[in-house]
Amino acid sequence: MKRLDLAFYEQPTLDLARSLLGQYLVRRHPEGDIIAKIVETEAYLGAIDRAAHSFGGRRTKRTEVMFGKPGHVYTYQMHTHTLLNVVSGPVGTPEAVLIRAVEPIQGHEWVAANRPGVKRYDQTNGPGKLTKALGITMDLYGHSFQQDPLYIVEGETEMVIEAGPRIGIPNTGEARDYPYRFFERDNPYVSKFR
DNA sequence: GTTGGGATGTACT
DNA sequence: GTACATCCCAACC
Repeated sequence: MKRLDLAFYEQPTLDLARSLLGQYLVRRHPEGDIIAKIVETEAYLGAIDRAAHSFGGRRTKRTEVMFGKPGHVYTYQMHTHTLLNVVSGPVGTPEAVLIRAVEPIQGHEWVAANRPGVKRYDQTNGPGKLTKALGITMDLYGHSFQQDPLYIVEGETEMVIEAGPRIGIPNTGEARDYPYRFFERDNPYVSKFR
């Protein structure tokens, strides 16, 4: 399996959000890797996007990695959960793609171990759920998506993609309705609401 | 040093 | 449908 190269991550953010669908996220695990297909993403267009953490060029310890090179990990904490993003845009342009849902392809036993008592489709059909299922924590903040223990390889490209408004960002003016959410049609691992 | 808020998930009624 | 867990971190003393 071929790891995605830098040129892939250098695409415009909306293109990257679409292109990431179908690719395989690989999480190294001591007893066998977890491989999961990306089936839902959301684009956050940095300085011009009121819904983005980096809106207005806001540069803090939390958003710092978004200002760096594309293809790196932006993790942040949401209440009791960690959310996983792919940094995009050139250096100085704080954009990112949130990974909202994945479909486990390999390593189901380790996914199940990380999500005890949770039924199959509920294991990874949400941004906080998938990070728990794959054992992704704040430790990976700033990590490269081209290296162990978390990287992305070429997966599937033949899929039907739909777009719609992003989830969970009320009170952000017209940015609330931008169709920056992308997902694979009819995939049962896509988070359901709206 | 302290306060408050959030790109969520789960349990409960 | 509502409640709340419990964490990073920004903003302000």
